[in-house]
Amino acid sequence: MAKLQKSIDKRNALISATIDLVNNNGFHATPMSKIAKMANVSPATIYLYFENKQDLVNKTYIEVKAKYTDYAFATYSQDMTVQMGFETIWKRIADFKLNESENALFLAQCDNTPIIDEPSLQEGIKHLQPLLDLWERGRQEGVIKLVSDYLLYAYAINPLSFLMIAQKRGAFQLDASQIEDAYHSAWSSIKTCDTKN
Amino acid sequence: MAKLQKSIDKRNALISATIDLVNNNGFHATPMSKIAKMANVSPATIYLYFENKQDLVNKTYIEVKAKYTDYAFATYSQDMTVQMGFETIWKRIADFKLNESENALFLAQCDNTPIIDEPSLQEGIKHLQPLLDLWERGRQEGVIKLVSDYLLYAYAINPLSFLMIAQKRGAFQLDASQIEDAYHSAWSSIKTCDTKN
DNA sequence: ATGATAAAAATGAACGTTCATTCTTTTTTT
DNA sequence: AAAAAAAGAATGAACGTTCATTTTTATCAT
Repeated sequence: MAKLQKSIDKRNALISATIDLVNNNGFHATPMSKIAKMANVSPATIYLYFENKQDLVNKTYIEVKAKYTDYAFATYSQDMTVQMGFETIWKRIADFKLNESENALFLAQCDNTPIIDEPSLQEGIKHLQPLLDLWERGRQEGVIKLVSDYLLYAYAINPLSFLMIAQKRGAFQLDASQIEDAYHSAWSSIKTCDTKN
Repeated sequence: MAKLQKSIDKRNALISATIDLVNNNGFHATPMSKIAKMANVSPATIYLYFENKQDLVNKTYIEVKAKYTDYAFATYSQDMTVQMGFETIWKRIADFKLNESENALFLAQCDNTPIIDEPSLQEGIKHLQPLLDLWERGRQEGVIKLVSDYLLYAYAINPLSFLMIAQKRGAFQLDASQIEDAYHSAWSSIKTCDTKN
């Protein structure tokens, strides 16, 4: 147990050093030597935990993405109404993007650049399924617009990424009432027109 | 004239090679030697046009951003109503993101990573002013919600970036009626509740 | 329990490569 | 014939990765 515990600590240190450095310097200015230094480890040690740099960043992406979706669905259950389920998930996602901003920023960077390889991107998408299932149920109930998941995500969820980045850059600050307002915009943009609320 | 003309051609070739390579390989995998090769130029020649690699990518960003805003405002005039003005600008932006997708993709990558330095980012933002002015007018007329420019941009414009990237990845395809639908979502999310339409 | 020993984990230094940039020379333009 | 532009080869630094060695941990006969 002691051995395994120690290994996991090092692995975690490497992953969070990767997130930190890629967020602040970009992937192009994040050498293995700096990652090692920040994780208090020798460069050679990285290769005991990961195959190479690409593998390190792929695995980091997958872990952060899993953390994101776990967080998003933590308070959601399938027997909620569509509207209630959406509100539950949306607000958790907002929480994550605005409070766990280091993780969220890393994901934004990966999702907008070719630094993660295609298999790992696919792996990361899988965990979003509960939201897609909820939307499908909403469409069948006539509560959610009959448009593709991509459009729904673009309107309802993606604006939060932009706001997270703006906030991180110090451009402005989201308060609770703005978040409430943002939620209503999100819901309005995906519900059918004649739905109450 | 001939000399200047030739120079501008080379400069343009370098800038479009940069866009192409950064889009497809990422900044970290875009060496000067490849940029030179794609532009049919010696590596040393790049340094006659740009100070260094950072300068090349900064200048590329600023040029593409200017092209983006020029395109966005080309058919807009200040004497339009707020709603008409917004529709005009929004649809031009949608055109740009979906048709000029190489340029749009490059901007998305720059806006979500630390590859561009702060002064160049600021320079790029300036050209968006007409849209911000329109929104300010809309707020005063009671047509646009009393929320910050960041929120308006997040709801109304940013979703197009997500859709552009999804489309580029081949995940799905936007048709004309979906764009119309997206426009109505955008307008709904920023207009005041009691505005007609 | 203890100490010898084998296995695993970790390290710092070293390797070969690639990179951004510069230098010297050649070509093109004026 | 002078000046400007462009080129290819060269340079030194930095990078990802591996190697040879040391340190730590686990095993187990006594």
